[in-house]
Amino acid sequence: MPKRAAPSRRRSTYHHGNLPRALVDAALRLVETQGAEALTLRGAARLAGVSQAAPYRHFTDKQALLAAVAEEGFRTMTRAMRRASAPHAADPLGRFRAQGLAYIEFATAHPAHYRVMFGRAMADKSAYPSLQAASAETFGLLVEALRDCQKAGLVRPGDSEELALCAWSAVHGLSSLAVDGQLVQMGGRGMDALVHAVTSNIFFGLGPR
Amino acid sequence: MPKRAAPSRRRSTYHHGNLPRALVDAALRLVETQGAEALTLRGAARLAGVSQAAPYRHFTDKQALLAAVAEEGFRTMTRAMRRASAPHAADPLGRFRAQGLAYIEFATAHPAHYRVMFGRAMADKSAYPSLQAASAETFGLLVEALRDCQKAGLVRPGDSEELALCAWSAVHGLSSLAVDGQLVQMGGRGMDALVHAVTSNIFFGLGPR
DNA sequence: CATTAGATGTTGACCCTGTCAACACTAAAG
DNA sequence: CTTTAGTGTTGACAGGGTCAACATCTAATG
Repeated sequence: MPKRAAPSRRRSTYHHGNLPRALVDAALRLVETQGAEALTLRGAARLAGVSQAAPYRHFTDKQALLAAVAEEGFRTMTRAMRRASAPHAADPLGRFRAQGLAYIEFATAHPAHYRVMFGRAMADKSAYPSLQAASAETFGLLVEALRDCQKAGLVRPGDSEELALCAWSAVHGLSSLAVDGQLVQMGGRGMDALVHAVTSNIFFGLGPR
Repeated sequence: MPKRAAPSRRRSTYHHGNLPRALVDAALRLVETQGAEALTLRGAARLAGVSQAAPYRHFTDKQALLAAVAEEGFRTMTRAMRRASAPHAADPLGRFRAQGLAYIEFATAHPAHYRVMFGRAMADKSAYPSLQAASAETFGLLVEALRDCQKAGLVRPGDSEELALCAWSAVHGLSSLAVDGQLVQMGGRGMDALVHAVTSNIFFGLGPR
């Protein structure tokens, strides 16, 4: 008989076994399937098969659970960006671009999760150091890749972080617009075309020639 | 004695006079002073001096009130962009840039309002045609200015809307990052420097030369 | 001008949510 | 085996969105 095993359906033991994990999973499931607003502490508890107040033993409040979900998002995203850029080991520009594409792809594939990560609720990450670290790592990837581009003479010299921010803004802006449904005004144009336009423009700019 | 005058402090008449207007004003005040999450239908009603259920005579639900607030935001923003670009009548590039700056300035000056305008809640504008129109007008300004730049040979030829989107993404991305507090990782750099970097990059790109 | 239908505001209620205090059960340390 | 800290439960409170039933007013109709 399993004493403290995986978070199964109905708990036979009084203790859950791994409630924090189960709550984050449940929260993520709710976010992904019904949107970030649908995430409710009670709902997550329900999904995890515990009472409404149980989450408070592991998360000081709803925001703390949100932060855990956001952190997981950053880690997943970072992993995806790493995976996408791996094939371009010898090509800094290719790597940089692949990371940007992976970023946008994550956003459009997991819009609700993306919103949790970048939304207002997570504005002040100071209370969640590991979340802060995870988000910093994601941005760090971009900065690193951009620095390599500069070394190879593929990107103009200058403050790497500032230049990375320029790219990040464009990529994040497009992702946000897409995720928040602001691109209807772009008519029939497919997302792929828009992604291509924006990412290309990061390098070439709007100017002539 | 005033029968149906301006929305004054305490209503002496049974009818309010102009409750929809008063509710939008109240809602906007709540959003600006305490953030979008603090906007409550009951709170707005309280501020307007009516009962909790009164708003339902004018707005089908909370989202409809939000939509009105968002619409007002788009109109204000459009006005600001127009005002900012007016001095550059003869200089398309200056006009385009001034609009972008006004956009960012609105966002940073009214973060909560900005979030209402572009947040998830307003993703589906199809139910609010006038909101859709207001937001389309804002984007239209950018497209128009960019088209003028193209005519003057200041921006490379191509699909104007697509190119405008490139600029919009960058500007919106920076605004969103700022508004959602994601720029702490940019260290001490002042917002002005970041704005300059991003808007310049829209034209020149990251590439060398 | 009196009547009356429709618009507008109010009350009271329902259910849901975040959160807490008081209590119960369990596992591990002594 | 007992103690104790950790973990889960129950019950409650305040606040929010929303609705139905009711009250009041305005304006158009006759």
